[in-house]
Amino acid sequence: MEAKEILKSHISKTAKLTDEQFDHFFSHFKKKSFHKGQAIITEGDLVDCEYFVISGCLKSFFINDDQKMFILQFAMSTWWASDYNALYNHTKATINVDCITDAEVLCLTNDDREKLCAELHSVEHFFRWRTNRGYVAAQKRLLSYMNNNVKYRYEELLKLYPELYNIVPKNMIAAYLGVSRETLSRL
Amino acid sequence: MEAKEILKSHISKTAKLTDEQFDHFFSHFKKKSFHKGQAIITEGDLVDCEYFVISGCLKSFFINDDQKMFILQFAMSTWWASDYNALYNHTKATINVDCITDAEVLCLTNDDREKLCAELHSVEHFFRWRTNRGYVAAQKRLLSYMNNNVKYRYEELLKLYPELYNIVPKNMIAAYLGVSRETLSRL
DNA sequence: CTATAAAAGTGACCTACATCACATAAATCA
DNA sequence: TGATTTATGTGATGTAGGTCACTTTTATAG
Repeated sequence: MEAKEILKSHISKTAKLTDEQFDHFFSHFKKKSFHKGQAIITEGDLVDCEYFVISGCLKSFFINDDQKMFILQFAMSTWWASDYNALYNHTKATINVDCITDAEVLCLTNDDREKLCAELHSVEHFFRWRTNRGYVAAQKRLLSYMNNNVKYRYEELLKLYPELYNIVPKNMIAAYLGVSRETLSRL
Repeated sequence: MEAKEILKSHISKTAKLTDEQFDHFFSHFKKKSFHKGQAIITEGDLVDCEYFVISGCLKSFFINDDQKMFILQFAMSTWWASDYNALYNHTKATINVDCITDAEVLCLTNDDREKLCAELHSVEHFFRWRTNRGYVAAQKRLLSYMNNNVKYRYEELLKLYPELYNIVPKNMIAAYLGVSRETLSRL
């Protein structure tokens, strides 16, 4: 399936768009390909796009003063990623996004998203729904972090996204769980 | 300022509504008053409303198997609260909402919100924007939780919401920070 | 196919925070 | 206003997970 089909199938689950409307919507996305390890957003950048993943796997992450990495999100096919704080508030990136594997993405600028949301009520509906899901997921993750130990959270993650086990190195899983790689290695 | 004014001022920061549109919007809200300690949503309930706080302070929280409380959110004037997972997915509440002080709220049902979003593009825009902000805040909180120790998070919280210090007992602040009240007491 | 780097495992020791137990102070209620 | 919760403080002790140091295994590049 190619990029256009993947996006169409993704959005049609939430918003009803005619073919013409979808074509208009799609025309604002720009396809880009990246290699494993390549940076998409680097701390300090001005962020003007969000990224819809077609293939491969991205991560969004924060690096603290001690150079320790914390992963906010893995993004596989049909997931969206960006530094949303920077994107929404037109500030410089504090979050990085890069490629865990070779990846293809569709880029959408903030301005184009806002333009499309204003033009098409269905598009606004789609983006509201998308963030609603993200918000609920973020709250669940926070609760799980406060309530459960590392072992439980690790098992929960692999149950939810078994594909990560093969694709993502353990030090990154550890950085997602907020634990040292040594502790994760000891299960 | 009364309820209608507070809501109007709140929404007008994000969405342009004519007076007629706002009146229509407002007509779907139902005002309710609660006393300190009173429950608004209890685990197991079917959740059909979200709550816009006019006055007072609510908390949304989770109780784990060991009866330990974790606070997801405090909600003061112009904040919204509910069990959004249950509300959006029509499932039973796993999150509780109750009153830290006497409180006045405006209730909006999920069905009415969806109806209003479909009727008025500006309303859909408002709710998209609201969740965007919530999502970014939730990610920041998760990052802070993973990256910073209790003392730092406590100071950060009080810097952001100094009013909580007087209104909210320390055991609840501790439950928000995900730390024992004893540890918080020792600063 | 070898050289280099990145990922992963493991022991020894450290520390932030938890838990339990009890004391004190401040609300709330009857 | 006195009685009973509810909130807060503090000591003693336990533990999950962190850090550092080193080894082994698996990728990647030249």
